[in-house]
Amino acid sequence: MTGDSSYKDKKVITIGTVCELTGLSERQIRYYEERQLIFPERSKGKNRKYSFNDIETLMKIANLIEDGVQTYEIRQEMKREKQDAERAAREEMRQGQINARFGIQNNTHRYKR
Amino acid sequence: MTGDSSYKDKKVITIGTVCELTGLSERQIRYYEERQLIFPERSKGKNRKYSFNDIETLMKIANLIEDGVQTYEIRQEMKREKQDAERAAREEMRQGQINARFGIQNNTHRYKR
DNA sequence: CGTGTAAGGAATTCTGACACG
DNA sequence: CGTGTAAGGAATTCTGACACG
Repeated sequence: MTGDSSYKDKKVITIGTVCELTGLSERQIRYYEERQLIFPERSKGKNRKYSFNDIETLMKIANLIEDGVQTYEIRQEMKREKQDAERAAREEMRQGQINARFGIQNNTHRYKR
Repeated sequence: MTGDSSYKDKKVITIGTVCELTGLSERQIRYYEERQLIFPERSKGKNRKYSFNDIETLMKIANLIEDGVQTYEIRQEMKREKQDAERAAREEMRQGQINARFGIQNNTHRYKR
């Protein structure tokens, strides 16, 4: 529930395919990387690899740019979102530990008195 | 429920990446295509594009080949599986139509008498 | 600031074929 | 039958830079 781990995050798509999927030019995609909005991986041959998640991010970026939002602002916004997500993750984790102790007790550690 | 439509079936991965993901050689992957075991799409430049689903199929194929199963037999088996799936889909569809008529009735079409 | 483009090189992929077994 | 390989070409991708605005 907290981490797809599935296909969505696997960096396997080359830039040409990303162009087709997003309608953006290579130049644009590379520029958004330069501005720290996306973070493709690199294969041996130095080729960029993107995930489906990256593609979704790119579509959002494209919309914002069209609306006149600057890359710097987009970056700030994304940073904020990431922090919120982390906060939520930490909170969930904390709840999980509380449940482990009180909620879903396991009977194996009872003192025999 | 009957058709992911999601990332798993999108043909976006180039053969080099498929090699990395499956551990197979380009030669092997192309040969399995020649034997009609997988069906990549082609991009403008004639480059093959595979889906995550194709990759899973390739892993299964690799195992079977290792076990000495011939491509022809694998093909027969896959054909059979596909037909089973289609049969199941038809059956589900039929049930859906029955439900539409009797199960989940909508009240909008009552005669006023 | 965001994007287009020409430039030259490097890595990727393609096809058809010969080889072994 | 399944796979490796050398061959030559075509398409892809990369980087750094100049340009416009």
